Amino acid sequence: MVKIATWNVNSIKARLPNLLEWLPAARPDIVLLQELKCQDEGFPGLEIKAAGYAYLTVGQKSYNGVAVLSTQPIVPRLTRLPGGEGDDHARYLEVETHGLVVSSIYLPNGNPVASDKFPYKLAWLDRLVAHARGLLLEERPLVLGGDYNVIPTALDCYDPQAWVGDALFRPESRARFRQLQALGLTDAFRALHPDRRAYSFWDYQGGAWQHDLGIRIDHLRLSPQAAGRLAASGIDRAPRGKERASDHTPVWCELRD
DNA sequence: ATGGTTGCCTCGCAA
Repeated sequence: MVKIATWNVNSIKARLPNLLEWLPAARPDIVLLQELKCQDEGFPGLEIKAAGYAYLTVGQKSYNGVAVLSTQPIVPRLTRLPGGEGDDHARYLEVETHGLVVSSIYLPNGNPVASDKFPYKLAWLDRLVAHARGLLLEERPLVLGGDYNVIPTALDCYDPQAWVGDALFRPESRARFRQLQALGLTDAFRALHPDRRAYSFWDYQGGAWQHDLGIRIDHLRLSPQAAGRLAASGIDRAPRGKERASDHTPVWCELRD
């Protein structure tokens, strides 16, 4: 069995104690991290290695930044999502490890909708759909995981009315997200829990965590070759309740050997 | 109710 988790840590430096506490408790084989908020040289590699993980990072000063941790060696494939001329954001890392093709994705937030950030998000989603189409042709077990910054349906949101008009819930964002499903990429959480209301993000503001006012925006999408091996999936709420927590919590799945 | 909170490493921006 191989356990894969994705976690937007909202600064790897601020979250290192939480991460080092969570790794031996959750025992994931592969971890996809987002929002490192540091350059590669600032990544706490010694501590991660001491915890038993190889790692690859795509860092950026102050913003964005993604990484893959693995208990087995990691072979890099891509450090940028193809198709974005001049897009220098650190939002995509594609590797091979544990016999899987795995990507750590930090999709643009897209707010405010009236700014150029929203078309950037939609273009990024279009690029992801196009790239996924090519990846699926490899007919290999594949996991596209990360912070998609998309609320797929009303079930994934404490109050859909509160999110109408937001870039995370706009029809344009959700339509593009659904194209991944249509291509044959399975949502690892929703596939096994079709009716469950569960969230992966709670805003720092307004006591959102205390009132469970969350949204599900962190997703693991599986190719047919990976989905056929899906044994379990879930969302680990415990890290969100810790001191100095990220506003996101880990989402995970297990694939049979 | 344009508030509220967190992180970065500049005195605002992104989320």
